Amino acid sequence: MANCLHLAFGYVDICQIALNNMFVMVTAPINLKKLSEMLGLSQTTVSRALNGFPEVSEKTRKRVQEAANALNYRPSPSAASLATGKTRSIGHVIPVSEHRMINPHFSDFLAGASEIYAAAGYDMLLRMANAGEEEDIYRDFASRRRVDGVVVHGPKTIEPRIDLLKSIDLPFVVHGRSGADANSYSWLDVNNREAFRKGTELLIKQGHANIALINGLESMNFAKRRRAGFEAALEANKIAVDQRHICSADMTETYGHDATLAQLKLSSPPTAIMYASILPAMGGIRALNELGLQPGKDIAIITYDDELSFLQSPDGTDTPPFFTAISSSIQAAGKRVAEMLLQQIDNPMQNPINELWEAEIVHGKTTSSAGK
Amino acid sequence: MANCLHLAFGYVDICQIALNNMFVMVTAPINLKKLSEMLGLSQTTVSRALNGFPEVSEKTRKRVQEAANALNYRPSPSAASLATGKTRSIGHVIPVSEHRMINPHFSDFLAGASEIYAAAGYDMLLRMANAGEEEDIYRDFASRRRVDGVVVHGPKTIEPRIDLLKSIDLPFVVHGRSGADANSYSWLDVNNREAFRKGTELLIKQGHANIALINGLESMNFAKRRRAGFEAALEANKIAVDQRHICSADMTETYGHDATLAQLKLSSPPTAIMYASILPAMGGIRALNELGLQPGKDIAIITYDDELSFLQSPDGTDTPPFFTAISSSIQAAGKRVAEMLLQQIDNPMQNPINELWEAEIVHGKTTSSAGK
DNA sequence: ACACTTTTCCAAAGCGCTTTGGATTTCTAG
DNA sequence: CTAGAAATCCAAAGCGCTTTGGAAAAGTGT
Repeated sequence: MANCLHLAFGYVDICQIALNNMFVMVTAPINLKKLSEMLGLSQTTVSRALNGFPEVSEKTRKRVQEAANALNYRPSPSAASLATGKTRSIGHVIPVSEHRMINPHFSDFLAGASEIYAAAGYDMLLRMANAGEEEDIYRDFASRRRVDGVVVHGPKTIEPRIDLLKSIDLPFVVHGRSGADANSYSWLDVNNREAFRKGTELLIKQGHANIALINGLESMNFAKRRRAGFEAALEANKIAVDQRHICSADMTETYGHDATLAQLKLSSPPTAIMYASILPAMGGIRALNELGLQPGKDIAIITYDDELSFLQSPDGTDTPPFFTAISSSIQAAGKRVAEMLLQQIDNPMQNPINELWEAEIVHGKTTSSAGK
Repeated sequence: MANCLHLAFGYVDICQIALNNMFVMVTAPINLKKLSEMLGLSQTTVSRALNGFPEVSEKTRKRVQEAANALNYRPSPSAASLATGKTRSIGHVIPVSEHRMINPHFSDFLAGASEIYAAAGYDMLLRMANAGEEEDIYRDFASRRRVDGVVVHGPKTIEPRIDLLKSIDLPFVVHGRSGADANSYSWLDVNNREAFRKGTELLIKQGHANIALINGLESMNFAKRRRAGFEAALEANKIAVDQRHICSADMTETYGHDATLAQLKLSSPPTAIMYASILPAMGGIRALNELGLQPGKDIAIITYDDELSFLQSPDGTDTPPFFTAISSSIQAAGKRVAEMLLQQIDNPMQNPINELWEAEIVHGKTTSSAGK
């Protein structure tokens, strides 16, 4: 390897060992001290060269970087963290709902976020939290100085975590939002109210007057907003809201199935149903089939769609989507939230960022094409 | 708070501030030095008291612990890590397949693992890796000494990661297994071959002779074993294996749908189908419905089931399962793998642990009850 | 040649913990 | 009462990095 030639004298042997991929077994891991000794420079200079400080000439910087690469030197994160007070890692606390259910959309969100962290040299710390544990975990993160910031997932309608994080001064970004003073912190949310208003409006335009809403858990802020949008559309069209046609629970496939059956057994069954997620919507389809009803013909279906990766068509396939959906990419949301958080960590004095994304309607086979 | 009374003299004020939950805003975070000064003990003694060393009397240990609690003292992980060389964190590298798809079963696996780590005082580090990136990430973890061990997810039929981890001496446990010398490292796997043999056998007993297998990606070790079990059952019953009835891809809902349609359009359509995961199975059901076929009557369906939380019935609900499935809890697997890894980290000289779990057949509505 | 600025580099202090190698005190037995 | 053992505690070194406050070397204009 050409790099070896640039190294200081007398260390070619170690370098050669490194070339055989054997050096980990032979030598202790290389550290700043050794590296600087080999280069005949001080630790200060090597550290500065590697961290891009201006006080070191380009010539030496290059020499240092090549040596560091050749020897596979990586600064110890614990040591760096101890010295700087920064951990270069971000905490994600994923809520596990009462029935030990983990919403699968988190994995896609995390995939998006992870990409940003990796590019910025940050690590991602994950904790699953049972109901009520979240606050303790944030407190733990803070008092151990374990992370530089956290992402708040699944804000409830009343969300003590936000106040807690403000008070312990730990940078955070909320995926979703909660509370009246939502401009006092950074968040990224989908315009759930408008999304469900639009979707309901579409169904009404197609002639439906008896529409059910199979919603998520209404202790969650997003679910409450979705119901509000749903009801607003009905009211705007002078359709009375019938609470028997609204239900709310963890968004599982089974829930969608059972709730759909229940709806269709009512004395005045709905002619259209809105689902809060594609999973209950799939359960709904299963229920329809059991009853011999055909979605898009006998009954209209619209679902909110997070564009979960395991429910997508493979690339290149151009088959039209099955569900008519109100859609927004959760992976993209993960990316953006991560960016916002890193930005806020770099510049703590900046004003909070609020982003409200509009979901898009995608026409599929589960609604008639009228009014499209 | 009574604890305050046990503290050394002159610090009651700080203690009272702590009681108001205000101390974070007033004082710098407490560290060993301050804590030991307050107690009138050396740092050594306080550290030992907190870490359960025998050289300190129970009386002082108690005094120290109470003070630490009252002041919400947590040792800095970076400092501890620097001093001990241990990070008390575990890395998980989740593969993202070519089409940017993340298998949703990972979130349940991680939920299981996270519980174990939390109980043991470990943190979980997560990275999503595009195809081919995994090895670099492990190398990065190792050279930065970022984690004490890693879990290997989704081993391929040929798995360079295992050799890599052995050579860089980073403790690991594989979820699944790969390679000929599988007893040279720790793994936990489901007996996929036997599971699919059993499932296929059941279908054959029910009179099916033309069975399709809608498998996962066969570059993955588990998928290859499943096919082997499937073929073994056919051969044992003198049924020729027809490659046209076997297909393989990322386990998405859409894949299940499309592959099922394709199977049923063949000149000799199968009378039973085995699915590698509940997601493609759901897609399959959707396809059957489009064709007006009823699962369990017109065609038999068996699927492998990871018991994903978002596809489970809510607690207490006693509705019989929809799918006839070969089932094993992935959340339980996550727990056990985490336990095995921590055990191995604590005791590096112990022999590798290998656990092969048998999946259970659960009878649902998608097969006839004959042969049950 | 000089005095000045700019560039390039360094010694040493510290981040907060663990751990080694005693020192001191208390307990036990003769 | 005293020597030895046991229990209890401590000072200081060190983990690997960043960063402060210069010092030395190189460049610049007169």
